[in-house]
Amino acid sequence: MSDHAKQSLPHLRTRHDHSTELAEDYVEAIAEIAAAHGSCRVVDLAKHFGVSHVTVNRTVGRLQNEGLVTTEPYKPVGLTGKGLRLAVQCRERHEIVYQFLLAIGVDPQTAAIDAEGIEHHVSPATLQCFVNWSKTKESIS
Amino acid sequence: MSDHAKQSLPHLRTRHDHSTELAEDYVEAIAEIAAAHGSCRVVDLAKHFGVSHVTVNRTVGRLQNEGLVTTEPYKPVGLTGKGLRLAVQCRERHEIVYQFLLAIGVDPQTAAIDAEGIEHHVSPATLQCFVNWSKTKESIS
DNA sequence: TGTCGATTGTAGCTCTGGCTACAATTTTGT
DNA sequence: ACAAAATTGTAGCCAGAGCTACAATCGACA
Repeated sequence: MSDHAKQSLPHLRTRHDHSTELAEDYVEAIAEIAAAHGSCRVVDLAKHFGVSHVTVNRTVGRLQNEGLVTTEPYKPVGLTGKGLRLAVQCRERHEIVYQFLLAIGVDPQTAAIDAEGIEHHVSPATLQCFVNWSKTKESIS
Repeated sequence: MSDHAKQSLPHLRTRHDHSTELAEDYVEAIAEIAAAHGSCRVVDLAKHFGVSHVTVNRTVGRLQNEGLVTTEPYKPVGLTGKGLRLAVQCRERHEIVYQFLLAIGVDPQTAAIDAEGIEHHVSPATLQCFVNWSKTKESIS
C-alpha cells in the first residue's frame, strides 16, 4: 500500500493514523527484541503486545506488504532497511519524549507509559522544542 | 457496554483506547458546536471530523449506549450530564496541553495540531507537571 | 398546501485488528 | 529417530470505523 494508493482510497483519515502507529510500534518492538534475543519471533511480539499470535501474524503480513519487515513461513521476523530506519527514528523520538517527561518532573514509571502514547503524535517541530528544553534543564541543574 | 462488561470481553487493549479517544473527541466537538451554533447536528459533526454523516450517526448511537450523549431521530445531538462532565474535563486538559506546548516554544499552529493528538495520552500526573511548568514559565517571563 | 432541498436514517459493502479453534511445521528431548 | 512441545499458519468469527447509495423525514418557501 504505497502513498499514492492510500490517497486514492476512500476513508484514510483516522485509519491511516492508527495503522502508522501500529507499524511504528511493531518495528520498534522488533528492533528491541532482536537486539535482546538475537532474533524476533511471532510469539515474542505476541507477548510484547499482549495479543494473540494470530493478530501478530496478520499485522506482520501487512508490514511486509508495506516493505517494513521481512518474514518467511516459520522463520523469525526481521526488518528491511526501510523498517530499520523507521525503528531507529522511532527509538530516538521515543527516547527524547521520555527524557523530556523526566526533565519536567514526571516520575519514571508514568513517563514510560505516557511516552508510549505521546510519541506518535509529536511533530518534528515540537520534538525539537523537547530537545531544547531537556538541554536547558541540564544546563540549569 | 458497561465497564465490567468490557473487562470480561476478549480483546480490550488497543480497541478500548481508540474507542475512548473517539468518545472524547466527540463530546468535545459536541460541546463546542453547541456553544457556537446553539445546537449540534449530525451534519455539523460530519463536517467537523471530515467524515460522512453515516459514520457520525453510528458513532453517536454508540455514545448514546454509553450514556454520553442524547439523541432522538431527526433531532440535534446533546450531551448527558456524564457527557458534559467528560467534555469539560477534556477541554481543560486540551487547553493545558496546548498552553504548555506554547510555553515551551512550539508555534501556535503546530501546537494546535499536536495537542489534538497528545491530549488523549497524558496522564493526570503528567498533566500536573505541564501545569507547573506553564506557571514557572509565566513567573520567569 | 405542496414541493424541493437539507438533514437524517437504513442497507450493505470494505478494511483493520481483536479472538478461538484447529492444522501444520519446527524444535527439543529422550 | 521419534514423540511431545513449542511455534507458526489457516479458517472463520466479531466489532469498530470508514464509505456509497438510497429511503425517509423535516423545514422553508412559493
